[in-house]
Amino acid sequence: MTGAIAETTETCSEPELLQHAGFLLAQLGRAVTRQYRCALSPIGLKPRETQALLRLRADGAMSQQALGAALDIDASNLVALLNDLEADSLISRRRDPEDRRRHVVEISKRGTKLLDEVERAAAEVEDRFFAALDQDERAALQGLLARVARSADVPSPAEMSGDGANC
Amino acid sequence: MTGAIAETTETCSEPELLQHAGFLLAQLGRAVTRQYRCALSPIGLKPRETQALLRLRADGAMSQQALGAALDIDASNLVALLNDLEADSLISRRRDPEDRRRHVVEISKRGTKLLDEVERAAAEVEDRFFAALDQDERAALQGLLARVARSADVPSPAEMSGDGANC
DNA sequence: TATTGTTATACTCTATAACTATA
DNA sequence: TATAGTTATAGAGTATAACAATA
Repeated sequence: MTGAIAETTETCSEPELLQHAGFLLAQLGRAVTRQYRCALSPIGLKPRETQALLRLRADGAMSQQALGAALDIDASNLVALLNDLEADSLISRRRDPEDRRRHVVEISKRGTKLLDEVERAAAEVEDRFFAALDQDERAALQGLLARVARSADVPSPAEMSGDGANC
Repeated sequence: MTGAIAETTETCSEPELLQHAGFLLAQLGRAVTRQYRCALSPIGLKPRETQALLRLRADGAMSQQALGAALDIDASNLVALLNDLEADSLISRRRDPEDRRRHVVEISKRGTKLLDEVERAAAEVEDRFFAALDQDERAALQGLLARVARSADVPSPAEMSGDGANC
């Protein structure tokens, strides 16, 4: 805390550090998604499709349920998304022999290859979007966000069942 | 490829620090927006409406154009949003006598009072959402995000006009 | 009966273009 | 002519419930 933040009231202090961190997060998330959509459209991918491919490459084959949980996308919405990716031969779906209800989703060679192109486009977007931060600061930001993500994607098993407040 | 994924690409290093910071940002932004929507619905506000009120309280009266730029929302979409807020007497619109094309938007007393309730609900959401971070880390995250926001909401005056790539 | 994937549907959010009134 | 606000519309994202196949 050098010269930045002096007074520390409940939430905000400076007029510049505008508002709630959550609203800031929401706003920037929308903004960067828009940038991604623009940069990825020549490749033929949407942001969510790209996220799905990246996840499948990173973590390997998994069920649709697991993929949906990882991407924080509802299982019903995942179906159409994977249909499109499968139609372009970027992923494959096959029945899990151990539990025939499950579809094992896997990224294809074509999908993996396409991700090289994606990496370049995404890196350009991010270099522009995070231009205000140096390399260390970006790493710090990513680390903080990753920790939030890891704690948040446990969507409280108690709250999901039906305790009191739903949503 | 046993279990841990040992290969290290350009950006990430740890297997845990999964992917691009931008995609992480996009995903968390969606997640926190969902939480806000749930927490604010009993109050009768949507996340974007809440953001508009918070901004108007923080920065005072301004034109719709200025508000739209601050919220990163298109002027055409702002109209219906403000119509709803005005119907509930949470904001007021009046012509700017100096330039009668402009509407000066201002938060009302009722709107300001409602924000007290909002603050409590939002604080609860954020305490839960950022539970993995301590107070200093939250401040650091907010500071980093605020800097990105300040640099990003200058949406490149050259790119907007019509250089080459639009979007 | 519970779970996985699927389908259908409605609702919100976003993006775009055309219109008006003012400048 | 250019700008501020408005309107209308199409598209993308999201949430919900109901269903079939399998456990």
